[in-house]
Amino acid sequence: MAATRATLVHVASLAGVSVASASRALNGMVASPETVAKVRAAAASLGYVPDATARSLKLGHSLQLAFAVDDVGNPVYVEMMRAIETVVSRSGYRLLVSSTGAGPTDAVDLVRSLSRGYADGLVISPLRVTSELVSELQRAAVPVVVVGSLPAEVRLDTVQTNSAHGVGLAVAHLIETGRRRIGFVNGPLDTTPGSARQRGFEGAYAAVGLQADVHEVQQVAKDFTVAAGRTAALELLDRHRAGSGAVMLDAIIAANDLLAFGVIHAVLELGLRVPQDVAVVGMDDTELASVFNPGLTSVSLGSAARGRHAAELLLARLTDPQLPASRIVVQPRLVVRGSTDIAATHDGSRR
Amino acid sequence: MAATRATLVHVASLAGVSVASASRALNGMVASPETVAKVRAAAASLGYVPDATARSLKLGHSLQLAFAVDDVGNPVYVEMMRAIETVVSRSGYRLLVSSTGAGPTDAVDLVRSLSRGYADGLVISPLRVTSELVSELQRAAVPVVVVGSLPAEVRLDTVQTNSAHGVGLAVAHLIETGRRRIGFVNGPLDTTPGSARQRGFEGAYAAVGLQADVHEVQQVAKDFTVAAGRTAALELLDRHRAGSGAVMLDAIIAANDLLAFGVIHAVLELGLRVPQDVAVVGMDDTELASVFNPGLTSVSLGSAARGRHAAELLLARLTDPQLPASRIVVQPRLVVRGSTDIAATHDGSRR
DNA sequence: CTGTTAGCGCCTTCAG
DNA sequence: CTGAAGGCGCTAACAG
Repeated sequence: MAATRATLVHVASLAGVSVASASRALNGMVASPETVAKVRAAAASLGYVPDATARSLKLGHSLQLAFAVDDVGNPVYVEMMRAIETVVSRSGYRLLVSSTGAGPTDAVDLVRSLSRGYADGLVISPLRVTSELVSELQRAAVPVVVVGSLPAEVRLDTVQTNSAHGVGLAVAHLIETGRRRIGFVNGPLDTTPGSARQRGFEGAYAAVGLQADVHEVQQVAKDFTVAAGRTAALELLDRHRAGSGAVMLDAIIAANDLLAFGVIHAVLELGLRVPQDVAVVGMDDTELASVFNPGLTSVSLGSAARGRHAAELLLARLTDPQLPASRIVVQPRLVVRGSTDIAATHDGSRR
Repeated sequence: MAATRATLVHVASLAGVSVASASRALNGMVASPETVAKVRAAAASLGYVPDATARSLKLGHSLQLAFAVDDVGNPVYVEMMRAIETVVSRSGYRLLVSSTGAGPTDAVDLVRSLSRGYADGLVISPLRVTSELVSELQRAAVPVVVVGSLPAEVRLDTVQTNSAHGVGLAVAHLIETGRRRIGFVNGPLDTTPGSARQRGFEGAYAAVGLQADVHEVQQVAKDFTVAAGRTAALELLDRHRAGSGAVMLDAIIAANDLLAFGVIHAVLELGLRVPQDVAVVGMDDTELASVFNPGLTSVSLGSAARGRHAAELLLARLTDPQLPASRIVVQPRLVVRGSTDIAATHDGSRR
């Protein structure tokens, strides 16, 4: 219908007032009741929608915040996003989510364009932290909070978790429950989580004094997805098949829950049982972990808590840009379910 | 560093040229090599980032498109989003995702603010279609494509699926495999998918001439989540317990995969087997369906295809606003896995 | 090739 | 309480 979108000028002229009065009437500033009525009527009949671009150019802010993530397909980011949304919406901000897909150039690109005008602030959780990305984040025209690790010298608000320690919790749990031949399916090593978890695994492996060559029991998946987890697990298990010289694994730790689901699938495909033949531990403790069959033992990295902290940090900096950069660390926590403990199947509710 | 963000005027004056030249140099328009060099250097030393707001106010477009969903937590929307992203990024657009369900942000509200300035176009997949939303969509200042059903008289580009027929496929499959006491766990009936699937279920139920009262075998979950599916299934199965007068169910159809995962969880909790005691069918055929244990038989509603079509429709309308409104229908397709067919467990059914 | 000028649509002093 | 005018930062005509 509206062949040409109506502007405030049109509304004002149709209402027979000046644009200033129209603006005031629409925004609830001082104006006589009859002016308000006329302007409202004119706006309605024209289907007037204020131009957000012009508005924020004038006002200097957009009341929008952005959350940039490499893979929205990962439930962990959904949980984080929900937490962020909850916090920022309380302060009147709208949250925009932007998936940068893969590739560090995309993230840089995104930060550059998003960081001036479209959003008043940014929470970013990058899989890969390149020096280019870091310098882009530092020069961003709006406040940025990073969820994840950054080089120590970078002075930016960050929220992180100790995922290396998280892997340690998983190893300790498996050792306690009698496993000794523990494999590890990781995500790409050039990602921040991938490298941290590798450090954690190798550290824990050495600490408990396991026999096998630590490199023999690791397998790197091509990304952090279910399909990649399945493929990696099949390769890893194949290397450890009876008769291949290496010992069969009795447990596998996956770098996140999606990989773990793929791992379980692979184990079952091979006709092995979980947890009796191979125990499996995931990381992130996403919602599906408790519903999967068997329930997935997982290391919670507090994704909701990290999201909440990140949002609060961003809001704080928005109100006071002079604040010193802060770093919040959320500690991991192990949640035991059926994939490592047969008695825990179905949360013990089986009768 | 940049206490006060640099603007083009600053860059120009530092480079000793006019703002026009600075703009041209930065945007790759005609300019002498030395001007380009001076401007580039000035911009770099000032950490200049162009203001996207001003830019799009001037240009009249933002090169951004938006995708609005009620629940990003649902994997079906993630698949849709990926498909949309793939298409629009090829045309140089960036995709912004906005979740309207998580917070108090209303879909109407979102459309209003997003539809003018922040994005050049919008793909929306609303769970509930109110008349207010429809009129808002019609008056939106930018092209809108709706994924889902709309009142017939509304002239808007839409992409939909025949989910009622999809439920029919599920019922037919269960009948074929010998089930006769089929239950249905639906989502809220005031949602578009909920009402369509209910129609589909009742129609199919009548068509195959099942005995029981169709209302007796239905249960409405409070939303489309795993937890709600579990709760609803427990209630439904409780009503059909041996000795309660009603017959025990031998199959349950869930209105989407998340509900189905909850249903399976509930069935197993009760000590029943899937599919031997109770077969379960989901809808959407999300990625996790093939990995779940047992594999989830699911009705594919072509979410990726719908996303792709929606994006293409939007791009087409962007280049030619005069196009007549089109309606694309994607047909459902049944994918059989272990949750209804014991022989299909862990076979090659994963794509 | 470069500088000057005129807005994009809106909000907000500043007079009346 | 209202109208006129200036300008947010940028780009696209126009002259030079």
